[in-house]
Amino acid sequence: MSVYFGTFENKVDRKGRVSVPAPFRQILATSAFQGLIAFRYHAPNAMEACSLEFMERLDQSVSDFDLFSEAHDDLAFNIFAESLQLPFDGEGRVILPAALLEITGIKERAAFVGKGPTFQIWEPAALEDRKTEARQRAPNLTLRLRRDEPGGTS
Amino acid sequence: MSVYFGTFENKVDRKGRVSVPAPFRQILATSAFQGLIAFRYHAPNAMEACSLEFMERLDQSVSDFDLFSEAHDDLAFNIFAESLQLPFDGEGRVILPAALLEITGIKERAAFVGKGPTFQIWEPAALEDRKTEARQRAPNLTLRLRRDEPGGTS
DNA sequence: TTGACACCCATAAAATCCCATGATATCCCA
DNA sequence: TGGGATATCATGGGATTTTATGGGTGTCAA
Repeated sequence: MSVYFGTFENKVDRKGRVSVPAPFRQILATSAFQGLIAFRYHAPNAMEACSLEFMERLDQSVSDFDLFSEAHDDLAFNIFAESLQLPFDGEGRVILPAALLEITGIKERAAFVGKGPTFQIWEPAALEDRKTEARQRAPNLTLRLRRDEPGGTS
Repeated sequence: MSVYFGTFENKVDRKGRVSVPAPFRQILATSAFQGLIAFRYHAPNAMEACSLEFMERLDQSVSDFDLFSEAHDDLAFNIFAESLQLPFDGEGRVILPAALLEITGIKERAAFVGKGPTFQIWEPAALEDRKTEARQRAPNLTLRLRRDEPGGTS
């Protein structure tokens, strides 16, 4: 069981801590590092999150690009240079560093959204906007799914 | 046997629990995760349900797209972000989260309807309307069915 | 000496476990 | 084949645990 599902919204307390949703914690519990890695990717105002092990897999994929190529350089900057290692406290919370707050715009509440092999951390209102956007493009996407899953769901 | 059949209507108790119909549970019992995954699909006021493994198959289809590509991102948002992981209790019940109640309009009773590889969860009256609609379109559908099942069992 | 942070404990709400019940359905054996 | 014995199922509710959240305290380092 290693797929991140669903959306959870939790409060950021005055110390800057948030509970990572229990289902996500259970997946991360199998990792050697008790915590999560947050990094920036396509979304301009969200951070991607995963286990340390997934990060290592990403590293290997990145290495498939020629070292010192522009693509490699860009990927390395995007993924590794600004990544954050956030350890759990005893209750499964993490402290959201200033850099993460700034990127996401998170103030009072943080939304965690499962995306399969990873999940993301958003400011709740911004996430809603993104979801609406994704939903509007849904019709094309479901067509592709049907092709991939002939015994599909309809 | 892995095909979901028939319609079952069960009560939602005051804790928000419903029994998943025993025949459906027997199919889900082969899954590693004891419970079901509910997600939104075409029907605007129903939720699709399946096993974790079925969901992982979807995940693999998604993974065929480049990780972090726009298409992958949209798919992940539509499929995983809004999906719910509902574990069974010892008696084979699940609690229906607020999000599911809102989407389906379920209050007192929930209807489970088998649809082959998956099943759906409806508010009983809404399901009746949908069935009536389907019945009106039946003549065209039976033609197709005969072609697919020449020596059919009916 | 003042934050920042790890570690500890407290609490209310919610989820989960556990046991009980009546109603069907299924089995089994005379 | 009939009918009592036995399982299964949907449902209910109390007890226990988990979860999200809040806050205190000691430590270490600038």
